[in-house]
Amino acid sequence: MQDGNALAVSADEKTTASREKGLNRVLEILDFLHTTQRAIGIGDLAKGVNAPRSTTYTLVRSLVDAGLLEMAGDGNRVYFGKKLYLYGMDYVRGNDLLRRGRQEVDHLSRETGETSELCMLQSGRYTIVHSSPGTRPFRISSATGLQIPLPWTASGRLLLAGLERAEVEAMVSEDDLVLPDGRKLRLDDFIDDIAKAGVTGYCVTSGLVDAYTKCLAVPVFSAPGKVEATMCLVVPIDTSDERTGSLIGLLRDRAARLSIGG
Amino acid sequence: MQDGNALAVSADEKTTASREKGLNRVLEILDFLHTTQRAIGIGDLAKGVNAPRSTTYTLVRSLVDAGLLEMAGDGNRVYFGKKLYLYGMDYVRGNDLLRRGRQEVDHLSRETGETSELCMLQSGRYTIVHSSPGTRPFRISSATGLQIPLPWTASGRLLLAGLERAEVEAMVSEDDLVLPDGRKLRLDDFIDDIAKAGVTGYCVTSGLVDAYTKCLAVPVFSAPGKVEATMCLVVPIDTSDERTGSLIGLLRDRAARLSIGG
DNA sequence: AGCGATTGTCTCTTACAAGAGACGCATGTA
DNA sequence: TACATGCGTCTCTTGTAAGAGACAATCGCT
Repeated sequence: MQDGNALAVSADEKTTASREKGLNRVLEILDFLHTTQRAIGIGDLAKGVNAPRSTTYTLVRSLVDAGLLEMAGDGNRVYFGKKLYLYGMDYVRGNDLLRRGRQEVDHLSRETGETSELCMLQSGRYTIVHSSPGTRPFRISSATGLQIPLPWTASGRLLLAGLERAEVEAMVSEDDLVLPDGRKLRLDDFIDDIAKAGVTGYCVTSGLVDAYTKCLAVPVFSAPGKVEATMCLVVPIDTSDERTGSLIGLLRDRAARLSIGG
Repeated sequence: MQDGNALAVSADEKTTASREKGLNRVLEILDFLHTTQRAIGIGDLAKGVNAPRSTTYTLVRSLVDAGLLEMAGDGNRVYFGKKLYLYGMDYVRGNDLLRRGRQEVDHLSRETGETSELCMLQSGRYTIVHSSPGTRPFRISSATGLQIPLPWTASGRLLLAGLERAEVEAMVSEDDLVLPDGRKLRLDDFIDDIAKAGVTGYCVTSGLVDAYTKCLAVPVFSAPGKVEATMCLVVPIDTSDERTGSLIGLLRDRAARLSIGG
């Protein structure tokens, strides 16, 4: 195989051409359901993950039998099953940080009235692990489990603190640097932001994902220097500097409680 | 011992003798982690699910890469990963009954001070899907996701309402009829209980799982006649009939809210 | 040091699962 | 009625993943 020709490589990031391992198919199925966020017919599922129909039927049957998936009400659609819920709860139980982080986030949003979130890296992607909506009439919704490009967020800048430049580059694609409104961030600026955020111990971004909000984030440490998660507040972009400052203070206080040897 | 030829067969109800499909191995791994409820070394995991070491290593690697499992802190143990948590949250979001049931259970335990639980059938087994501890000093602990033989519980009697005798027999093994203290229930009695519970619309069991508690359960319907879940309260066995009655009234009221066309 | 147990990686073989595709049965719609 | 489309099941072939086992590295124990 010659690596000289970039064409062949770029054409197929998704070459499920030949025989694919069953387990991989399953992982694709789960990811696909996670993105659709709703029950889906098996035929469509097969199309969605680009797998043969017969294979998909067999795999889905296994998964349904195992309880990882369930047939949805009408009868021929599938979605996540109870067992995944149970495993998820096991994860929470075994994970102090997540358990306490969830509580802290809920508490924080009640206390401040702002939307509050707990964020983590999930296989190299920024993920909202838990969020609690604020009490504002126009609320900024952002679903749990949503995956957003790292450069779009304040948390992203904190989560990458301490990484080598090469590692950051590996995690951030060209597309990730393009904001929803079309503006393009420079990679160097992003890396500078990461360094700055690492020093100051918090990060604020304004009007990145949308024009109406800013995002205040602080790191949560699992070991000295190791950023395991971030807590953040999503507030209206016209929030006064004074209030912004006091909110950041509050955040840092709460994050410190969660951190281990921060 | 019996005659020689039965030896080979009777020895292993778990004949993972020959080649096993990778997906099945994975499902066993997940189930195993669910029962251990803690991170475990890969070697031990291989022993635990009775799989070859080399296979286990490859599978675990896939699962860790996919985020379904995570390496635990020390480095060579694995447990459930973030992705399973996210999938679990997806399940909750897509499942009105569970979402509202959880709230109701939390509310109920705060209101009554008793331990409250939401239970469902999970691939033919009784499962505590969510539980909220009461405020009593000696609290009856029962972990979420715990699987208990159906005949041991009040909920079990309600969940099987409307099933044919044969179906019930298929779901209940001989062992399931033996209580923790060694007493043995008669299958016929259990089936009678199920019928009775179906008619009265609630079920109370006393001193079945242990000698100190009784369990009050009511059905939650997903369609007329179809029991999807149960809500139950675990109370001290000496709770007065009067209080028991009023608690059941409360339960029925709340379960009715959850039910659809019950 | 010596010894046994465990851990992570690697190679090679062959049993078997992934996949192509046909089939019958429901739909819908001209 | 004929035709198209989608569903669920089944059969057969072959590419390949599960597994046996060897290997070096590391740990714990005397």
